[in-house]
Amino acid sequence: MTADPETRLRADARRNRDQILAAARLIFAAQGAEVPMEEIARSAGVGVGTLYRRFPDRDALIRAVAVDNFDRVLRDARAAKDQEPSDWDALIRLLHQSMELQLSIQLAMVSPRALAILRSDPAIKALRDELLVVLSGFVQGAQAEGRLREDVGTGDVAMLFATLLRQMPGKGEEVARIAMRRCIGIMIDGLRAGQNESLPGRALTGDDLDP
Amino acid sequence: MTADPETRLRADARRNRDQILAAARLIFAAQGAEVPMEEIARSAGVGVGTLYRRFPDRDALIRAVAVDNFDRVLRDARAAKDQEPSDWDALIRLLHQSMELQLSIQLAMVSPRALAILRSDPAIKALRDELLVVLSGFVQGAQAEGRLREDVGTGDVAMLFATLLRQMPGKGEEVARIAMRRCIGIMIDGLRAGQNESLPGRALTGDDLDP
DNA sequence: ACGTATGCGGATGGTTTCATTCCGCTTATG
DNA sequence: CATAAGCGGAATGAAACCATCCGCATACGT
Repeated sequence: MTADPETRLRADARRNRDQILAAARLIFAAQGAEVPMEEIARSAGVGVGTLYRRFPDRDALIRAVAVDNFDRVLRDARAAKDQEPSDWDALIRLLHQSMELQLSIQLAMVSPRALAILRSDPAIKALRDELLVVLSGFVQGAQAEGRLREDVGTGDVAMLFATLLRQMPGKGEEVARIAMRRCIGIMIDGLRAGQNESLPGRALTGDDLDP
Repeated sequence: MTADPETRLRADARRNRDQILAAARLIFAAQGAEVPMEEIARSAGVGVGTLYRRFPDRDALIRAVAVDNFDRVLRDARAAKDQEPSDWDALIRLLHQSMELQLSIQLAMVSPRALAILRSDPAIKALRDELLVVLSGFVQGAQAEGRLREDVGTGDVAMLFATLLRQMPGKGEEVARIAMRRCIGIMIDGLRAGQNESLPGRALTGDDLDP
């Protein structure tokens, strides 16, 4: 173990570093990992110089964000497993952590650059795999409980959320087409009248689409 | 009415023009309207010169694609209305025309540039509004039939599909947050065990996510 | 309180990516 | 076969971005 090299920063430097990471998390989640460095710096309230001093290039920043994010999600997932009464509830709870999950998905499934980094970094890859195992546990558990429909797999759930967030690049063309159809099918089932939870907020009308 | 100015093109020119439009439809649907002009030209099998001769700039191309697409979708919607036995069925059928719908959504809700054009062009705006009316008819009709859950509106359905395709830019921040929550709720209901249609293809696993 | 190592901001240079134009060559058409 | 119409793609210029550098500011040990 390398003693973490960020401990010996001057107080203000540490603060800035944290702000940069927080800003990057927000921006990456919302817009993907290809955002101009200057925008991240501005949003963090620092100059680009500061950003580059702490993270030598974009890849380093992405790596840092990715580790942080996967770690959080994994922690959340385990907390859900412990605290919720069933796998179905744990899954639902996890799916509602939208912001973290959205960031994970951007990094792991949408941004080509981030994807390349994840692949090349064994530590991150390990985190990702670990997460996938936990997720699979939820899916199979919830199915065993009779609460999750039998005809979906872990990939469906992930794809559903990924597709919800963006059309994925590449992804074998064939799988993407199939995945798309399945997502639409699931969503249509979600639209059916019947035993549903009530939705938050009010029904959106056509006018809500305008501006 | 100006007699359509594209009729008097030389045969090969007309062919090229059609290829350009077809290529642009595909690319815009998949990647949004901000794709390099050269990529569109290449994909259409022509030089950039040819592209620019037929469409003076990107905006002109977007306009042409938009008119064509809205027109198709509107036609599809009316055909569905006529041929399907219920509003619910018509809605489902429409939602399954993914490619056309995806293009509509890219143009009308995702790409900022396309959006600006739609706004500024009364003819296109009219088409869009017309489409929204038909869609609203489906939604309300399907609810009257007791097949579509009561707590969603036309905006929900549109948002659902838009969100399925991409995270929307701008959109009032507040509406976007709410819309997101509602979409997730609907999708979770779509995941519930119970009375569902069977999905096409096989269940996707975690491994399908890899490549 | 002071000296200095550490950190800061943002102007700047160099590169890449695009949109659009232009022109010599090709081809459909009458 | 003459020629108007069309074609491709190199060339041009503008814009967006990454990454560096340096004069100034600030935290921290003594």
